[in-house]
Parts: sequence; structure tokens; C-alpha cells
Amino acid sequence: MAGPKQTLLEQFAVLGKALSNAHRLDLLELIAQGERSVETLAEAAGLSIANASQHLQVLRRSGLVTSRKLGQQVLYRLSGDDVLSLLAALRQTAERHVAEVGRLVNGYFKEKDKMEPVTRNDLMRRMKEGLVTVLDIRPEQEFAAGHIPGSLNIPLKDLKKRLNALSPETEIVAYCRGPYCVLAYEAVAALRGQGRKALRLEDGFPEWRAAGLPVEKL
Amino acid sequence: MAGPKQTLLEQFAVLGKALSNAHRLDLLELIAQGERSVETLAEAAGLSIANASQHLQVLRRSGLVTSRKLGQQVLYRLSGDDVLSLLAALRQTAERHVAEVGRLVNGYFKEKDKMEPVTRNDLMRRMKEGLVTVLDIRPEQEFAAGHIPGSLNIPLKDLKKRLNALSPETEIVAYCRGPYCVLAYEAVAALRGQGRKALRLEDGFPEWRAAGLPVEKL
DNA sequence: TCTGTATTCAACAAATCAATTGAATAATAT
DNA sequence: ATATTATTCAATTGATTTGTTGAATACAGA
Repeated sequence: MAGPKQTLLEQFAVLGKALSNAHRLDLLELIAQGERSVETLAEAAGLSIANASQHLQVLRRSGLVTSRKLGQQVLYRLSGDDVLSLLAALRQTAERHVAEVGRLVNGYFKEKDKMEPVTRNDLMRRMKEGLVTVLDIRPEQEFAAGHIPGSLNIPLKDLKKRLNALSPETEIVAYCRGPYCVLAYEAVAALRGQGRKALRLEDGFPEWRAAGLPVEKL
Repeated sequence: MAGPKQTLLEQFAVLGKALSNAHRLDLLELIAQGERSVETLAEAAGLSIANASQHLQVLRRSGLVTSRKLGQQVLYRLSGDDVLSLLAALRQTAERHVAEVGRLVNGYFKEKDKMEPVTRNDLMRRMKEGLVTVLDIRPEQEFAAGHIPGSLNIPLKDLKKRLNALSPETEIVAYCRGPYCVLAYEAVAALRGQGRKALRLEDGFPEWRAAGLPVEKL
């Protein structure tokens, strides 16, 4: 009785179900930074290992992520860049049509950084001219898995003590995991509080890589 | 303890949850054809009225659709064209990364129509030259709510008896609800079986309208 | 006002999901 | 082999989702 249409809809629904839990969306954003093991993902997302493993298997069954075994670890990564497009579409729709999201984005996020973010191409241009210091605000591990070439990794918690290592003259552009990642917002706010000239990059590292721009690994 | 990030993820998850049920995805595609009442949506989707009403309320709470009261009916419609983009992203990701979907699309759907579908712009061009008959294969009600100007409404079930009303010379382009709507595929197959030259339009009516192309209403 | 109609609400059972716990598995190192 | 480590599986609990049924609401027309 189930025609091809019905079967297709059920498969699409499996994909929707993968996106229907906040922890899984959190894991997806972490995985988007680069391939990672179950244990480190569990820790970064604040989940027990068994629970993280189960969420990751839901994501794998949905097709959004794939996994491979390396030694005794299982590494998860995004199935492709179109997953980023799907997440972007989800965010855009939520921002436009979910009152609560619009409120948060226009309140918490926009307030922290009234200025337009720097676009990727803008940043590329300014980097070539050597006019700018690029800060990667993510944890070390994510920086190690891939970052913008020439960027300096200063995780948010270390920003205060390492601030004086930066020349006070040059402009600073900060980035982190994605469009709503709070790390870069906090960093820009902190830097401006110190009288620095600081801006935020649009989106985050996964989008930079997906745009085909150069990437460096440790 | 729930920071803004957590709240955002929970809201995104609400959107995902709306997409996590095959009946709701079915209803969404129907709503995308045009504003419709609960009763007609329930019938078209093969659901009881109470059940359809509940699914529709889930969709409304998620922000994907809105509703308004007209007389004693409640009419539901899409919140915006970005919902179509979200659905397209969902389909694309499923097609690329869910084995079962790839199998179905490359089997059932592609087989029925090996040729590339006609693009929207192509169809516009051919229509201007008067070289083509455009068939809308959807049920009357959906045709009435909006269709491609100059198209002829022949619901799939009426195709056989009304086939001879079409000039045997002109090429036929058929369309229906969307990229995986089976109606147009079946129609093209049936027409070709009768020795007609028939092609399928890419996607369906909602995408035509969202592209800003002209639309006619009864 | 009374009547019929469209939709929503409320209550229920069955199924599914989420998180925890502890055991099982698989690969590596000793 | 044995021990160690990373991950998955299985069993359990409580919460959520789904679909059904029948009642409640809201509204228009006679």
C-alpha cells in the first residue's frame, strides 16, 4: 500500500527526526568543525559517552554523518557540505518565522555586534594586505582539525591573559564555529571593551571551508 | 543554565520535529500548492480531520505555516518561500546521503523519465513561441488555487479520456506538485505510451511561483 | 434561537524516544 | 594470554508522540 511517494516521505522524515533534538544539533555543529571521536564529542557536548554514542548513531542512520574506524576510535564527520546548506536553511527559516528565534537573534546576538560582520571575501582581501589579525576562538582541538591559514588560536577562556600578545594597532577579526556560535560574539565584545578594533567574521569555519577557501591543518 | 545557544538549538529542534513525520511532510507539500482548509487537507492526505488538525497545529507552532480564519473555515498556508528552500535542502541531502532515497530516485523516478526535465526558463521560452501544450496534472482544487498561465488542467485520473482533446502535433510538458510528485511522471509515461512527445517540468508549481514567474488563478 | 458545519480540545492506548546503568565487543598494548 | 581503552549494545525508566474517539467550541444561516 505504501507507494514510492510514501516511502520517500518516510525517509525525509528520518532526516527531520535527526534534526529534532537539541543535543543532536549541537553534535552536528561540533562534527562540522572536523572529524572527531565519540569521546571528545561527548565531552564537548556535555553528554555521557553512551548517550552521545546513541545520538551519533541516529545521525549516522539519517545519513547526515558518516563514521570510520581508526585504531580503537570511531571518528564521525559530516556526509557532505550539503548538510551545512541544510542547517543554514533550518536556521534561516527559524530566524524568519519562529518568534523566539527572531527575538534572540535580534536581541542577544545583534546587540553584541551591531556592525555588519566581515564577509569571507572581505577577510581574504584584508589578509592579503596584511592589515588584519585573525583570531580563532574555538578550543584547541577544533583549531587543530582545520582553521583559516595565518589565524591565531586563542580559545575564549584564554583571551584575557593573551590579549597583550596582540599588537594594539592592527584590527582584529574573530571567528568560531558558525553563525550563532557565541564564542566570537563574546570575544569581539571583550576586545572592544579593551579599546581594540574588533570585528566578527560571517558564519564560521565550516562555512569558510565549504566556500572553497584555503584551509590549514596542524 | 540554558544559555542563548541552548535556547536556539531547542527552537531549531522544534522545526526539525515538525519535519520528522511523513504525514506532516505530505501536508506541507499540499499546503505549498496554495491556501487550504483543514477538511480538504485531511482528505487529500488521507487523515482523519482531528488528526490532520493536530498535525497542522504542530506545523503552525513550528512556524512553517500560518493560518487565518475565513468564515467558518481555518485556512493554512506556508509562512514563506524560504520554507520551500528548506524542503528542497532536505530533499537534496536525502537524495545524496540516504541510500534508500537514492535508490528510489534513480530507480522509480529517473526510469520513468530518462530525459532531463524542462527547466522553468526553457518552458517560458517555448510557451512564448506557442510550441508547447502545458498540462497541470494536479487535482482541480489545487489548479484553481494557482497554476501556470495557459496551462490545461487534466488530473491524472482523467488523462486517458481527455487525451484526444489534445492536438497530436504539439509537444506536451506536464507538471504537478513538486520534484518527487509522481503525478507528472505517470502522466509523461502514459502520454509517451500513446506515442505523444511528452516532457516533465523541473520541480512543480510552488517552485515556479517562488521563482517569481507568472501565475494565474481561477 | 435553533441547527448544522468546521475546527479544536481532551482523554486514552500503543508506540517511540531519551537518558542511565552496566555488560559486551573490538582493537591495542603489555 | 591478559589488561586496557573506545565504543556499542541491552535493559530499564520515565517522558513524549501518534492516532482514535467523542465532546466542546465557534460561527453562519434559516
